[in-house]
Amino acid sequence: MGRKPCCDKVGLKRGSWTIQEDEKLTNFILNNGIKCWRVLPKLAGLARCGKSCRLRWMNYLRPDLKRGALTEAEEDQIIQLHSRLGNRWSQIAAHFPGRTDNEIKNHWNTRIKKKLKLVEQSKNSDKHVSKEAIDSDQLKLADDPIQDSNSSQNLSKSESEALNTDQSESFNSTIDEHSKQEDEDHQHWIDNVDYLLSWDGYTNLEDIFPFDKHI
DNA sequence: AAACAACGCAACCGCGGCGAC
DNA sequence: GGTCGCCGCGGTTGCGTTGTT
Repeated sequence: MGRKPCCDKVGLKRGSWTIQEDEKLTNFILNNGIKCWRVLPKLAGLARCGKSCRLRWMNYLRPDLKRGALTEAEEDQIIQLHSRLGNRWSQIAAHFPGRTDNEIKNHWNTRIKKKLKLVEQSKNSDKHVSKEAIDSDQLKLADDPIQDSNSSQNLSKSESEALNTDQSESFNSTIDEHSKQEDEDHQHWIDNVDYLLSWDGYTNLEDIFPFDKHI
């Protein structure tokens, strides 16, 4: 049936993007918008596959991207959202204008995950320690900006389970009820965000972003 | 100063959903 | 209705940078 393959990858460049490629892609999208990623690189004069172009634009070149490290508040919010949404990075990223799913995913995998691991390790090594001790001092990490967010309520389901095996059932059920209500409220919010961030919004970029064409 | 390890980010890969044919 | 391709997503890898010995 009748569609052309996405890209045969023959003669296509891979690896890091050059400044010239970035300029070509940015200028093309700003002048023409995004209609079809498959044909875009050809029209823009790039020896890349559409997938690669899309990734570069979404994660690096988009003018509305927020640069710089994530703030503590953002980190806290990521942990909370992850506890509800799991590894749905695109949905989590939708709550952070200017942040990409890749950025958040990387942040989670490189930093937050590590902190949670440390929490779990400290828990395993101190199994004999009382629950009170775990809830207070044992969970605190040195220089940890998100220590307040490391409570079981803010961890993913599996992580919460791992951390809470020693804790009471009633405690968990209270959390479940609470987060159930939050889930409903949140889903409504997410639905609206998804609508606002639909691809139609990117086809007329110049109408949305007030920036110069020569980035 | 060199070698090695750890870290963090950018990019790639493979899969699933959805729509076109 | 079935097949195929595009798009988007999440997992993973590669590599440059930074820190440590």
